[in-house]
Parts: sequence; C-alpha cells; structure tokens
Amino acid sequence: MGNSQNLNDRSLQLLKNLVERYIQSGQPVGSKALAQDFDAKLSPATIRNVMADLEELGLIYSPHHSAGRIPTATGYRLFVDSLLTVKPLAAQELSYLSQGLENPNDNTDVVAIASKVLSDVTQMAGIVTIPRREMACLSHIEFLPLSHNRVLVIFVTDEQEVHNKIIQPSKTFSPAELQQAANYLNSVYAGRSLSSVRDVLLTQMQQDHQKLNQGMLDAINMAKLALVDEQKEDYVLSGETNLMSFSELSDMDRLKQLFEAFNQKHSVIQLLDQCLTADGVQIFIGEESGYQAFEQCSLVTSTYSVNDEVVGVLGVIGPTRMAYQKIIPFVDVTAKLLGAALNPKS
Amino acid sequence: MGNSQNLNDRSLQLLKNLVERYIQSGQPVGSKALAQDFDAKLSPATIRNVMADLEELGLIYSPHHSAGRIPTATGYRLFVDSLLTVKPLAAQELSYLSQGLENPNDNTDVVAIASKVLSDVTQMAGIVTIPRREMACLSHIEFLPLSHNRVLVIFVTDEQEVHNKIIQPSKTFSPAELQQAANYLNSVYAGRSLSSVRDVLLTQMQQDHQKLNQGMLDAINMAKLALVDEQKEDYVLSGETNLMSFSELSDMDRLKQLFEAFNQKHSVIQLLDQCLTADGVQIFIGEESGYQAFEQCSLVTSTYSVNDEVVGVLGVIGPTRMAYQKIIPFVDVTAKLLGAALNPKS
DNA sequence: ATTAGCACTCTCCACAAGCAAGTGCCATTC
DNA sequence: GAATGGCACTTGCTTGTGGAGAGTGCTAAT
Repeated sequence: MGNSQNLNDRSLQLLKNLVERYIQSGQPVGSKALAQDFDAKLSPATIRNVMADLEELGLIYSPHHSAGRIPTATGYRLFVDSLLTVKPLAAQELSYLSQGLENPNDNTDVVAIASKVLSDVTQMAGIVTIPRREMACLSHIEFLPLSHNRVLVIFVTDEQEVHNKIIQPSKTFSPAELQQAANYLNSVYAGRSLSSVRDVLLTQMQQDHQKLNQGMLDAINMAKLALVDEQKEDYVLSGETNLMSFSELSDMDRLKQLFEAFNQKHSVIQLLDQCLTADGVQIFIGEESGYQAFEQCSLVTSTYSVNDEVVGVLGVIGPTRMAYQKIIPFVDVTAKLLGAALNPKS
Repeated sequence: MGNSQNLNDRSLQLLKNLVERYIQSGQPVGSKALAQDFDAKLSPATIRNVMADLEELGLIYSPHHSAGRIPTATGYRLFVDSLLTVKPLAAQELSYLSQGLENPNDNTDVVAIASKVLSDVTQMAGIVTIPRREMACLSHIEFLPLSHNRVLVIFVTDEQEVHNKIIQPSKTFSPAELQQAANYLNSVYAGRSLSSVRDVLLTQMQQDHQKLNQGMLDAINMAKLALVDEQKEDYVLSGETNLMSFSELSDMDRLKQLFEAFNQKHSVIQLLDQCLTADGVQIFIGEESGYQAFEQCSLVTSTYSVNDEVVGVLGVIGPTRMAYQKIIPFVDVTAKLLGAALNPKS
C-alpha cells in the first residue's frame, strides 16, 4: 500500500487534472468539477471513489470533511516528476529574458539582472548565487601597507571583479618589499585560475623550498593568507515582496520566518548548495526542503555553468501552488542564458 | 481655533498621559482609565470634556463613537516637541551599544553593526547611511588595463575602504603608461581628502596647463573620470522583519509597499537626506514624512559626524506608536558613538 | 466496475441578542 | 461657572442560530 504502482492511468490522469485545476484556481477541487474534464465519460461518483484512493495514498487531502481535494507535497511531487507537460516559453518572455541578459555588462550586474528577470516574469521571488570564482583567472594582485602591521590585499580576477581583504602577516614589511612581493606574484601567477594558484601556493613551499629566496617566500605566504580562505557564498535575491501577495503565505509569523531566513542567508545557502550536486533543474516542494520557513514554499532551481563548469545556482521561490509547467522551462532557459552571458569569450 | 495656545496645563498633562498610556497599551484610552492617573482629582466626566476639546483641536481621535481616544500625528508631534520626558539609557543598553561600536573594525562593518544594534535594542528596524567619503583621504590609486580600451580604477581611502570603477578613456594607454600615471597621482595627491583632490583636479588643468607634461595630463583626466562621479548614496538596513510583528503594520498591502520602498531605496534616501540638513535628532511621525509607504510609521533619526563634519544619518523605523522617550536618547547616543568609532584618530 | 441517489458534514453568511466599554449631554453641586 | 454624577445612547465584539451551498461517503441498482 502507498505505492504509485497501484495507480492506473486513469487515476494518474485524474490527479493531473486535479493538480492543474488547483494550481489555476487555488480552490479545493471537487468531484463534480473534475467530472467536467472527462466529458461525462466518468461520473462524479466514480471520481469520488478514485479520489478516496488517492487520498489514502497521501497524494491529496481535503482541508475539511466536505470540501474538495488539494494536492499534498507528495502529490505535487508525482505531478512534476511524471505527469507534467511543460509549456514552451512564450515569445515575449523569451525576448524579455534575452534582452536583459545578452548585453555585455559588469559581472555582478548580470547576476542582479538575472535575479530581477526571474522575479519579474514569474511574479515570485528570484534568486541567483554569486558565481564561484574558482575558475576565474587572477589578473592582478597588489599589497598596500596599513597601520599596525596590517596589509590590504587587492586582487582582480578576469578583468572584472575586484576583491579585497585585510591580512596581518607575522612580520612587518616596508612598502618596497610589498611592491616586490606583488611584482613577483604577478609575474608568476597572473593569468592562472584561482584554484590552480591556490593549489600551487599550498604545495610549492614544500617542494621548491631551496629554489626560493626569502622575498618569494614572504610573497607566497601573504598570497596564501589572502587567497586561501573560506569563500563566503552569497546570493542576490529579488522580488521577495512579491511573495507578500500570495494568500497562501499571508500568515504573518510564517512570512516573518521566511524573510528572516532570506536575511540570515545561511539556511538558504545550504538549500541552494544541495542543488549544486545535480545538473539541471531541481525542485523542492513544501516541506521537502527540510526548512520550516519554506514549509509553504516551493523552490525551482537550476545550476548554471560557464565553460561546462558549474559555477552557481539560480531559481524561483514561490508558494507550493505555482505553475510548474511554465516555471520549470523558464528557470532552465534563464540558467543557460546566464551561463552564456558570464562566458568571457564573447 | 486649533491653536495649542488654547491649551492649559491640565489639558497638556492629560494629553501627555493619554499618549503615554496609548504607547504602552496600544488600546484606545478612555476617560475612566485616564482618571486613575489623576488620583480622583479629576472625574471621568471632566476628562471627557477635556478630551472633547483635544479632539476638536485634532490632537486625538476615536476610531469609533464609543471607543477611547488615540493620538493623531499632530498629537504625537505636540507630545514629542513639548511634553515628552526622555528616559536616560539603561546601563545594559549602553554597554551593549558601546561593546559593539567601540571595537576598531572595518568601516563598513561598523556601519552594519550600528544598524544591527539599532534594530536589536529597539526591536524595530535600524537604518544607517553609508558615510559620505568626501572627507576621507586618498591613500592609493591604481590603474589596470582591461580589454577594449577600458581601464579599471582602484582607489583606497583612509586605509580602509576599497573602491573600484571601470572607466573608458578617450585614448589607449599601455600598462607602463598607466603605471606612470598612477605613480604621479599617488605622489601628488595621496594623503589629501577626496573633496580637495576633486577640487584641485577640476581647476588644475586650466591654471597650470603649461607646467604639466602629457603624462600628467592623462593621469589627471583619468582621475577625474574615476573620482568625479555622482556618489551613489546607500544605506544599511536591519531588522525589517521586526516590523512584521506589529499589529499596526499587519496590513499586507501596506507592508508590501513599505518593503518595496526599502528595496528600491530612492524614496528612503530622499527622506534621509532631509534629515541631513539639521543637526541632531529629527523625527517624522506617520504621514509627516510625505511618503505613503510610511504612513503608519515613524522615523527617529540623527545625523552622525566625524571631526565635526556631518557624514551620514542613522535612525530607527517603527510604528507611530513607539516609545519615543526611550528611542530618542538611544538614537542620539548611537549616532555619537558611531561618529566616534569612525574617527580614524584612535 | 460504474453509477444514481441520498443522508450527512462542514463552511460560510447573515442576522439577532447580549455584553462591555465609553461617550455626550444634562441636571446638579460647590 | 467649572466640576461632577447620572443616564441614555452608540459601537464593536462575541455568541448563537438557521439556512444555503458544496461536496462527500455509503448503499443499492445497473
């Protein structure tokens, strides 16, 4: 019992229609309404029997004895996994999408635009993680002396992003020494990807110890301090306020929880990290996410890639009752366009 | 008619008690309840008469015929302007405040912490504008070549903040030329305040034209492109979600408007800019702000200064019914502590 | 297996009654 | 004449009732 094998085609078709109707209307769906979909081939009474089965399987439930039925998270899951017929993107949406994402702009700009596009088109919340900079190339590094022995490290990747960090080396350096160290690092490492730079930094000291002079060692040590850090993940969220318009999310306490999760970021990031593992579109429906704040929400995500390397996740957050048929292809296409827009070759 | 001169001491005292009671309870205040404050020196009937006067003057109103009275924005205004007795800060609040703000940290960190402190202590929303960098000193400037003639300008102020901007000079420079230009600018302008650098850049070209060689002119032109821009104002907001707990703000449409205003920033910035003109604590009560989204909110702000120069605004946003007696001194003190924390001399 | 019929359950709405809070007004008091 | 006590009145909130509507589950018939 409780296995979808039990379900014949008719039951599945019925579930499909029920979910579609509920997504459209937001009202519990009754047997009479569903019967209309079947051109009087099936009477309401029969449908009631089938619905009773579906309820027993945990796919649908009724909010009270004499209301229609509503899909459960499991019901939605079955729907998106096997029943759903995706709708191709409308032409105007596609043009709106590419219009925003195909202009060559600042990197962070593109990410922000993608997030905004996601929320604008869906009228829900859009989210895009900042692309991992592992594969970005180091183009320039610079050390500036601060007070109290501290050193401000500035490094630029891929002609675009500027990162900076304050480090505290164990010994004091003169401005000239810092300049030398930067010159050395720029000559040796510029043009290589950050991840390879990191790897080399970590191994070089042991291997080539004798070949290096003190200045080089100092430079390498400082670069390690600057580059080998936990890279703090982050994301750009837009259209959160759209979520305030859904009656499903009108409970203020829940909504507050949700917005606090958005602000604190860490649970959202954890959730998005799970999406990084599998390529392509992934979906969390309601309680599936495992986070209380997202209990009433669904999350449709996709990884996006630059040069076949996954660099981030993007997605749409909305109520569980969302038009999955449209959202899924939309998220998919947006991810591909964002990947393309981020590709430096263009 | 409608002039506060009409009011005798007793009426004012009554208004004061009424506002205080309403701030505490959130319930319309009736004549009977107010009578208790006066130790039976005044009967409810008398108080009713006085309240009728206050209502005619537009200082209070009743939500319906037979409820108690609630202060209007004008009533609150009179209260904060002339009736309010500020409460000194509780010791623990003060210690919490100084604990967070007295550690010498990153500049942007301090601003974020201040915002967080404001919201944590008040359980409302805290807001702090990013300090204007006019008076900050230029400590280092750097040009890096990008593709398509573009140049990435990085400049560091006051040993702390790193700013970067992509400019597009009219001619192409070699890396060596860029290095030279940066060297020249660093030798001449490092240590001077950004505003003075800007002034000099704008005038030097006319005045000392003959004394400068081409390289210097190029350097000055690029510096102008980088430094003479509209400085985009911004702020750090925290604890917005606290606002979701107030029943006064539980109307979802209004709340949505408010959060959208927070996200779009420009109307909030306009509002905060108004506070820059006058020193010290300023208050907008409800509709006084002139922005629909803030109709149900009050904003208590104060400018904060570094070296007697006003560099920003900070404040607290909450429902009109807030404990002004505590919030006002709290905002005042926080502003002073933030100013001190930002002072590079320490 | 499917269907028609029917009793049952539950929500929603409207309306009324009773209660509590508080007012406005008037006649009275000091 | 200002302050007060008394009283009728208004209003919102709560509770209860009753009917309409929607949808179900069960049973008997096809």
